[in-house]
Amino acid sequence: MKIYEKLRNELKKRHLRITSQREAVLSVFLENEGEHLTADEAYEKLSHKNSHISKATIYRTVDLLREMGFLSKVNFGDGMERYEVKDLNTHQHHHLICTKCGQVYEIKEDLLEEVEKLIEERTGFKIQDHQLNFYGICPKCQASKKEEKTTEEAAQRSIK
Amino acid sequence: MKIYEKLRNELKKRHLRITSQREAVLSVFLENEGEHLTADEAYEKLSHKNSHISKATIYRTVDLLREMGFLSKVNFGDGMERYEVKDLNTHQHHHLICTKCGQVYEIKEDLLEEVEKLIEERTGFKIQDHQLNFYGICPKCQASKKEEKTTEEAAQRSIK
DNA sequence: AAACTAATTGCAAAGAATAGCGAGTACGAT
DNA sequence: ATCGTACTCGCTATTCTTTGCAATTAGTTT
Repeated sequence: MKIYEKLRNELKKRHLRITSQREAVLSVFLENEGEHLTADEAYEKLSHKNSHISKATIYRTVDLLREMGFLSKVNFGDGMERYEVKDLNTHQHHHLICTKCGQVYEIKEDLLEEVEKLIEERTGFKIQDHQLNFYGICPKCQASKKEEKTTEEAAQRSIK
Repeated sequence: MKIYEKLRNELKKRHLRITSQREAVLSVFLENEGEHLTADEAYEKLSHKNSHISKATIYRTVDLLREMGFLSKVNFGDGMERYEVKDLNTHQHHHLICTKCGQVYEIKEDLLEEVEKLIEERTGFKIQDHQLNFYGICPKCQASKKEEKTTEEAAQRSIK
């Protein structure tokens, strides 16, 4: 089933409405898969294209899409909430974040299935999801240790 | 070595200054160990006690304390940055967050040492830290499934 | 202990993110 | 096709967090 069709079904199921704004917001994330956009970045991308959608609506919509399972919220510690398309077919994946340059790498394997089971047994929680971030220095920044990377991008994305 | 002494040493090492504000902010977190205060909550606690310290200073100071390793930043997906005392003696620990009532449980074991090693070998990253959150339904909320918990606290803390 | 230098603070302003509200609109019922 | 309900949008106001700047203060030097 196509994803927009899925969106419509999911909205109907919840007695919510199918609007152009909701489809447009989802489309931005689909067109930028692999990136981790903030609500604000999504707003910018939409402004450059077709529609003008207010920021308030973007914020509300990304949160709705998350609630419906189309997006996941990720937080890399840079002070902004980011969202990525949740690929329903693949395993959960994790992020590896360079604290020097801000670059984000993906780790495809889940690796936590056993840990999760263990915790469920021990605590009685019913686990629905997890988020795992690793922070460290990427190979590039290890190599250029001394030359103080301070490009604007690096400064912007540096991890607090 | 006592922790305030440690703070002073660390500040000296960095040619930063020992101020009453910095000690006061650290003290709030020490007095509320086990909780996960936001900068704003720390501000409130300080206001109720002795000193009036401006919010800007609190925000700057928690970030400095994090940078120096006294606090860790944790994010439970409720839209606020929280901080907790980093116990230098114990292992890394994780959080188990109920998406219904917002209650946060701690998981003491690290459980990720092997995973971390594996990733370092595979990617060349030098890993410094990680953060792992599990989201699920706590035993209490599983029991009271139908009765729609909507107390103010639950609403406030509910996870987006 | 007085003077000097640079870090730190608090204020106020700027920037994010969220919430409230009236106008507009989707969509089921007529 | 039209009507009516209540969901949704965009605007504005509010809240939370960060930044710029001038005044103050810690800590070193003389």
